[in-house]
Amino acid sequence: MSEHRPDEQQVIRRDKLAELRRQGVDPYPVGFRPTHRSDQLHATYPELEPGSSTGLEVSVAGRLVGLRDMGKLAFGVLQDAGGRIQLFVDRSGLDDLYDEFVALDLGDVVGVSGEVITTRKGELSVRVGDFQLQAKALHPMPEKYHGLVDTETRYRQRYLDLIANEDSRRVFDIRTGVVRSLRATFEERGFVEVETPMLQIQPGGAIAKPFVTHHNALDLDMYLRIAPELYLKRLVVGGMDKVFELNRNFRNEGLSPRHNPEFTMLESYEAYADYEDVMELVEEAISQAALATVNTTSVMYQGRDMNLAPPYARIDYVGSVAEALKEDISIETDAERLRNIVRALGLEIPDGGTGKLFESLFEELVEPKLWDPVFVVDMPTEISPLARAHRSRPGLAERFELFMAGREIANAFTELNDPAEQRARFEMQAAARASGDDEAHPIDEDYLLALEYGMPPTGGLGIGVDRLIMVLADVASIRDVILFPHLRPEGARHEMSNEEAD
RNA sequence: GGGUCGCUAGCUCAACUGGCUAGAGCAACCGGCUCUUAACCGGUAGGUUCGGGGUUCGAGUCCCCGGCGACCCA
Repeated sequence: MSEHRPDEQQVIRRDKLAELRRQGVDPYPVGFRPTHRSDQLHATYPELEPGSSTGLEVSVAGRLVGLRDMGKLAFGVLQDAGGRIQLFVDRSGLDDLYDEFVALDLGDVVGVSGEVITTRKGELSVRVGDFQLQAKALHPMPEKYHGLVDTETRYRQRYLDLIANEDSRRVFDIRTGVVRSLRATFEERGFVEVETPMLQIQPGGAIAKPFVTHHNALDLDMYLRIAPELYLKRLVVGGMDKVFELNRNFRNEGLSPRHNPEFTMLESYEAYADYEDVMELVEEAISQAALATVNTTSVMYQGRDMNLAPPYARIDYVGSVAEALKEDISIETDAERLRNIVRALGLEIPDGGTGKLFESLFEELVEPKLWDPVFVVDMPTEISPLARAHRSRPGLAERFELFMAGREIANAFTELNDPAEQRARFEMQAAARASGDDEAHPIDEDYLLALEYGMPPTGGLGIGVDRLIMVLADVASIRDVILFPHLRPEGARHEMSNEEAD
């Protein structure tokens, strides 16, 4: 866009760049070494008297985001990775350097050396003794007071969002902190982090549509993984008793404020644990992530208090539906009676049995009302093809989902490790698939073979990391916690019209 | 996929029910100012009003097609 339509401001800046080069100034030099970051200076001198001199000579580097020229005195604002620091420039003793400094454009990256002082008004500043342009900015920065508001530009040119909007930097700091905290929690508990295939011959481990790609040398269609689950459990078979993976999954579904086609999931598997143990693990992982990033377990999400301190409440999956309906129903209830209830609510009747029907009812009646973290436990086996049957409740699986703010944040179960039963479950899924359910889980013979070698009883877990970050950062859209969320390409129209022209 | 809303200067926003040369702040340019911090003061320049078509004496505004985004629904 800008290449073939430079606006006036770009022309002026390109001319300035040419002029600098003509004067022998390298607008993109190397070698400047900052000694301090702005936040270190603020931390070192939290309360200096106005008009102080520290005698400390420092070098700082960053983007010039403010410049107030008073003729013989100028103030700049430098923004670096630690925040902002004022630059104080006094013409006396500088002369040419002063003129060069005030000729800088907002957005230019500069390195500055000088003494740390406070101004008469008490603002901590670096008194510019020398400076060097580090990189010339050829485009004007977003508006300095309102920042960058346009959502589309914020996502497409995230760097501008990060430069202009402190809140965006805050959100991604939280993201970094959550990921670091999650790793720490699992590592402290003796889990080892592994990486399993993202390119898979057969996608599995979740109920979702995959992306298809193609391996040229093998002339083979492959799939981007929808979950790492089946590979991680192969590792448990192999004797890696505690494993986790924290990385991207890909699901070929629509874009929404809660869905991005690639998203980050943490999955863990622990041998000789069951879903009760996993609940405790989840409570620690989430509460620790909150403490590590927002320093509290009492958070505010979208204007409403939320308590992340363990232990989290538990409700029964089927029982919560019965309670919401005030009907005497259970997993044993006749499917036709449940269909009538679903129909009476005006909902679409799902294919399948009581499990699918409860799933519809739960999503409609219970899910939206959940706010504080709550474990919803013992889900129907029909909708849990990889989970072990409950040890004492027929028709149900030892599985839970954790909900926060009406959204599923985690999904976990005691893993099904009986290869014969797993085969039977896969075959039921295959039957559903044959009758039109294209999201049903395919049969994975290679995984069954692994189970036949014997997988210890195992507690497995998946945490939707982006959604957890949304809660802790208090943002409403998943796009605000993903640095580069997927958008339609801007040029789509042109490419299509070109193809049509051919 | 459907519905609603939006797209105006580099950025943030105006422009009534269709009516004068599409305005303002920031940014930019020229000038002034030795303690500013959304600095201030004077002046100047900057527009494919998302794209295309239509209605009209006249379209940023109304209609149709398309693009992109946000939200809601599926």
